[in-house]
Amino acid sequence: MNKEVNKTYPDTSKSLPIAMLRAREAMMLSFRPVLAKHGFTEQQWRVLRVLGEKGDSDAGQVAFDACILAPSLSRIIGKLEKDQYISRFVDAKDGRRVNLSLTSAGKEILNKIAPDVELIYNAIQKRYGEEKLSTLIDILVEVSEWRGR
Amino acid sequence: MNKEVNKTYPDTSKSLPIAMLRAREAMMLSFRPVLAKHGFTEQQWRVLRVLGEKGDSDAGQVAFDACILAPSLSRIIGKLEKDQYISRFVDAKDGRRVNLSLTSAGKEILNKIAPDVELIYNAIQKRYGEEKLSTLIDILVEVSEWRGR
DNA sequence: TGCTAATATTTAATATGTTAAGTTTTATAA
DNA sequence: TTATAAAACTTAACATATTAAATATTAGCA
Repeated sequence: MNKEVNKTYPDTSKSLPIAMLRAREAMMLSFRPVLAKHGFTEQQWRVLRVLGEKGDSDAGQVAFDACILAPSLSRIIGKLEKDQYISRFVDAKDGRRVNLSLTSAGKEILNKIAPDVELIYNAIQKRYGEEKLSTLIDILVEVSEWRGR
Repeated sequence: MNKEVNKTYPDTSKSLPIAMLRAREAMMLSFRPVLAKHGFTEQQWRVLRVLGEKGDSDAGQVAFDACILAPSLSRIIGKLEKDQYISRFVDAKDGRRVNLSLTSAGKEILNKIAPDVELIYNAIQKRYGEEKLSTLIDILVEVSEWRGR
């Protein structure tokens, strides 16, 4: 009952942002329960993973790597620090910077959860094929460089 | 100072969920200011667009189309209704369902903003090429069907 | 050196995401 | 028909997203 309008606006099924949201959501439906079982949110997990992968980093770097905005990261690391998974200390050479580091408890939980996460990755890869997924990631990385008109 | 750990966990740069997040974020950095200029958030805009595209729909359908969870949608339509961009009424045949409809003010604002959004889409398409982007969307749609493990 | 701009992070305020629980209405089966 | 389950929303509670403003520190330059 609005047929004229249908042609007037872009078809959301062709909207890149929505398509990425949908695809991401489909995957997270598998990942989230695994993380939740251990009491972590998706974002908290990203922070732990990034620190495990890159080692000690300042907050800005972690924010970039985990794709989390600074204000969100501030709260997240506040909680992770309270729960003793990471430690936070001001940089000696630059008092503005805050360095983050996994505690041994942080490394332990990372080791404990990572295999479960891997299982899901592997299932996805088996389902869609390594080639298709790496094509996907390649294009995504390219598009990530978009910096506006 | 954590080199051993570096090889132990998957490289986040190869993580599909993070790659999608990054790519999406790169685009939204262009889109958001346009929407903000008119006082809309990304999600509010998705609701308006979906209603413009599909015409009157019940809340569940809009939630699916706009990729927004029901509890979030409840709040969003509450605000859009208060601001008179949509109207909400209980379905006559099924008292559980809530039907949503764009008001004339909603249609107007949609017509006003859509061209600005289109400009950005076009710039992205020009930059990366239609073919690459449609490949991207195709794979994303495929992955969106993941319901697995 | 001293002033001002730029950085890195945090705080604040509002909006949305996520899960669980609550409400109302409809569908089903004994 | 009626008790019960299922469906569609809404509410609640806590976590994150987004933008703007505040803090603290460093960098640059007159």
